[in-house]
Amino acid sequence: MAEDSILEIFNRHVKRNGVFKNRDALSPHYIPSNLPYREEQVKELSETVAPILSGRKPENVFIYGKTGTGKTVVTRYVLKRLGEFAKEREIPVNTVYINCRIHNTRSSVFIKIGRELLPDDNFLGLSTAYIYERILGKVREADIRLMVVLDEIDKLKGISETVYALNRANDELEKGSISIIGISNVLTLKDSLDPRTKSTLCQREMIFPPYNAEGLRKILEDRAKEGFREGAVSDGAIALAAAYAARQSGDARYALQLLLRAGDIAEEEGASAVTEEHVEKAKERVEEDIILEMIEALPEQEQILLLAMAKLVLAKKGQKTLGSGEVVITSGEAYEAYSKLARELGKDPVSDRWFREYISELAMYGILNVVQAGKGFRGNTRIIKLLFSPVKIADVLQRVLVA
DNA sequence: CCTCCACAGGAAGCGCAGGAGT
DNA sequence: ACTCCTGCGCTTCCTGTGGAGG
Repeated sequence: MAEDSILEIFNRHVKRNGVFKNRDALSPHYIPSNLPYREEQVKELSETVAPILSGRKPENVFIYGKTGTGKTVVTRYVLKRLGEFAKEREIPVNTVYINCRIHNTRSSVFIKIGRELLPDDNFLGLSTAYIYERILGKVREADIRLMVVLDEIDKLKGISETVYALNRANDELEKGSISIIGISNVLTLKDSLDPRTKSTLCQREMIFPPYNAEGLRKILEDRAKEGFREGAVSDGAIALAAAYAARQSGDARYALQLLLRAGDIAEEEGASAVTEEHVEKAKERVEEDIILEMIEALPEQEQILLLAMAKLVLAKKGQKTLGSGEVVITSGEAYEAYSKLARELGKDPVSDRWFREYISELAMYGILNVVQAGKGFRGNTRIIKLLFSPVKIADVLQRVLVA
């Protein structure tokens, strides 16, 4: 790496004459000031939660729709507005947003609520029942109307117990209330709930349809206005990103990511505006992002396997000073590397038989490629290839597995 | 040509967690 | 609250395959 190229990178960031004005506006966590093509849903959810302002307990809501249909952003938007409204008029409304992928047990949900309501208390190591009582005590004492959002509720272990406990609180409270908003993209979740939980959680239901290309375009236009500098993104680029995302089952998150990455690429190239070409290039990077995200969510053993593979590929590449590229890894070598790494990490490696099952699974996901070795190798030996940059895979997994 | 090797993948069984039934 | 059952992740054991090496 030449000194000059480093300077060039740093300089680009100093100049800050890039295409972005506010890059965060393209992030999936950003809550925009208006939500095109979701006016109906905003209205319906507002109607549902509004009774809280006159002291009545809102119905519980169950929201579902595919990824990138605006479930989370609509919910956060409405609750944000609700909170602001209530604060101005000094109505004791509290909202707690919980992502169940992170807080995936009943106790961790309660701890999260407890922390929100009683920020000075330390809830670690206390029993769930105690935390529950503390929450109830606070709600009663301050006459709080609490709204709990359980996002990705399908990831929550013990949905029934959690929902039941939160809902039961209302019977024990003479003042204050607790309502639940459940969000999921698993369409079959409702059927797998027991009838009691189902009727509690689904007092009201909302379905979010996917966006069409037109809707996606409007979303991107709005966000581009906030996120990019004036004229730094062409109409063609937006239309193309919208079209790709529409094909991706109307996923707005995908559309935004595409535009964000296109912007990154434009800045890297020192371009003054984002073009269709940038979007084209961004597609690959976004797909890579998605794969890396998926790898992060994989079971630990499969992550160890992939990390071992990535390290092996890198080691072999370094060793092979002579060109000819082609790094070949047989399943035997892979298993050896994997079991060694697993032991280093203090984990028991699985048997070679099960290792082969992992390999086929990862091949099915499209992360690995497996082919018959043929000449030069014995019997049915297969050679395994990583389909993605070993550097990036190693990078991500090193971080995940150490923690 | 025969044996060995290095692996693929089927079959059976085991321990465990979670749900159904009582 | 208890047993019973079932599915899942995994190990153990096994047979099959096809080139390597004598």
